[in-house]
Amino acid sequence: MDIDDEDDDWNVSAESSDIFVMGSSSSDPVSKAPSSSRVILHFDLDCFYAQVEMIRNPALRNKPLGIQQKYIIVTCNYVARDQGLTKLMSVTDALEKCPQLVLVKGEDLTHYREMSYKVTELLMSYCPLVERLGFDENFLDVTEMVDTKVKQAPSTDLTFSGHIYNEDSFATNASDHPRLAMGSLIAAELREAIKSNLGLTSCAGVATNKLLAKLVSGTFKPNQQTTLLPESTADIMASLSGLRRVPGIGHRTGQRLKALGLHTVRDLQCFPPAELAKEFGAASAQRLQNLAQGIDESPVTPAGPPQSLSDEDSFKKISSTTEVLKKVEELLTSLMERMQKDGRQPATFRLTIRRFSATNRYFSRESRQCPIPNHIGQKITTGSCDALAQLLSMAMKLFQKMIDTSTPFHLTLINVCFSNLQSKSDGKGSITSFFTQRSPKKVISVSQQQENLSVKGSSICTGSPEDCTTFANNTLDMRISQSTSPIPEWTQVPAVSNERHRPSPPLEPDLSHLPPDVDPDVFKHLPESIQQELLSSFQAGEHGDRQGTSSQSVTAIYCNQKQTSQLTEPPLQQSNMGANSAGSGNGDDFVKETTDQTFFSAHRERLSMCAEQPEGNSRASGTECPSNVDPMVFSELPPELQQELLSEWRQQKPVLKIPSKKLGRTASTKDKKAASKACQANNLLNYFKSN
DNA sequence: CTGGGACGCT
DNA sequence: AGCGTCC
Repeated sequence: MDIDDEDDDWNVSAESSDIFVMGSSSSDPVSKAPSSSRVILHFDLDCFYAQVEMIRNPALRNKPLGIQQKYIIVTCNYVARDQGLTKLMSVTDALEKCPQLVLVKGEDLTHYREMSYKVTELLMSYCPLVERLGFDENFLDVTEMVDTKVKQAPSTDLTFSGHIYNEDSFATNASDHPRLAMGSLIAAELREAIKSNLGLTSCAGVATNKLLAKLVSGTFKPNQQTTLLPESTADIMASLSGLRRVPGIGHRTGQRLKALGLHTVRDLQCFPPAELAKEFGAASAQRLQNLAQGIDESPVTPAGPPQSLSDEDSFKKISSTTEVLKKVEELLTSLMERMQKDGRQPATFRLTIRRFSATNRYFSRESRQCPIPNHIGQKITTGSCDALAQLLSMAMKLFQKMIDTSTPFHLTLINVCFSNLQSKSDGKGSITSFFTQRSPKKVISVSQQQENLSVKGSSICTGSPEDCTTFANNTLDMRISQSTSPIPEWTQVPAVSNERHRPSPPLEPDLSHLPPDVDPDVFKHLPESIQQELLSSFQAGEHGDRQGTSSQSVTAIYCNQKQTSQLTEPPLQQSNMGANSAGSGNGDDFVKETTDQTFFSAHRERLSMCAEQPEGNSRASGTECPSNVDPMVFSELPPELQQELLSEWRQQKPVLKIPSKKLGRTASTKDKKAASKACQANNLLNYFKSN
């Protein structure tokens, strides 16, 4: 009953501030002047990953297509859905239902992320109040725009675009809901803009809050839109099959509600608030019952740049320090590149793991984080080459806080994350500093789109210069004018950081006791305990103690050229046509050398040069360092870890001489995958080759 | 044979 | 730091 206490963050932001509505002063704390309701749009891209892949390879358009991450089809196109495929279906089941299914790997999110931000950016060019939800959904608060347009247009001209929820059950007249009608026209315009500019179809929902807009957007799919009139609110809430279908009620909350005997939306609506509060607390209880009634006052929070960047991988089993080191380096390499493109400087680093647990399927993750010293953070931003080794050292310290490496462990996931991101322009990272003027070009220039979207010579090419003009001059005239359009820094092509200073080469420590292919410069930066572990396990390995093949994948990645090429397939020959787009603009000598190599070997060379070491081959180096570990990385490691690495390296070395069939198969597969993944970070075009 | 993120709350 | 939520 007494739903409105004073917890009204109600008329925050755009709605009441400087609009003409009611002319009520926002400083008036008492007047609850029920200003006209908001108009919220929700956009949902159709089978987003699949659409991106079909743009990248139009030949996939008419085939059943599934996007595969590990063993799961995360999404599929509508050709595949016609054959009974659904989201989050196992690959096995999917192929059973649809043997002709074409699978594209989707574990690398680069292309999806880029396209996702293009969509958000496009929407923001019309209306600044855009909130992202995942990669394929956006909320817009178009209240202000709607009120402006409605004032201008004679209401008799107004008509709805798209569907109206429960349209048949009553006579609808646009003049009864001019603002929602206008919202539907804006939604249609924006969907068309997304289609012609980016080649993506989408659904949209139009309603008075985020919850309802999201719920209604999915009622007609794909490529359609629906408006929910306020009088249908109860209907759409009642139509939900269960409480889990209410956005905001997730797995865990759903379970707790079920434990209270609540299954349907109506159950929750009718449940005594006091009882509910005993379970969830007053605030959450209130929120839940509001949701059940379709009430959601949460504001559309403008999308900023991401507050963190992370990279993770899941796997069956990782149980050795060496594998951890290798995996973390792999993840960090990719993450640092993204961080560099972003331009901001991370102040916090976090390592997250997931332990294998037979009992608990809903495994929890554990993490440890630490501040990133400023000088290291700067190295990340400038792409300096020894940042990796130092971050790796930090990562292994954090790792040891969670895992006792002297006893067996079994990890199934590793995640690395940069957060606390500081803008370069001002250290405080204020929001305003994030929006800068862009080039005199269109917000999204057609040429730029074609550049980004036409891969393998096939452009979606639905956007023509006329399209842009059309948008700018569209009848609704919604688009923010070019000259004043604020474009977030994070959507811009990163400026080439013209750092011409090569970091001073680290001093060479006495590392004669190290495994042959571990980079001393890396090793010496690692926590001492890790160094010890590596060294000790190295020694253990020398005594002939061999323990399986845990380090094979490490070898596969690092021993690119000489050693392992006899055992595994030759390293992938990647033609890095446009290699090194970032950071190579000034023709630095040592960067130029990387143009025709796989990323890892290139990267390795850079590291080696920084350390002023002879080039890559493990044997060439005077210091012992496992051939499966970058020497510079190795040198930064703590002695413990160095010892363990040495040990494992020693153990696996004899194994390599006797290639098991497993090695022959898996290693080459992993090799390809790793090389491909590494390369694609350097050159997006390479991604296609592996498919 | 359950992915890879990102966010908010506590 | 952990949990929950969304996609």
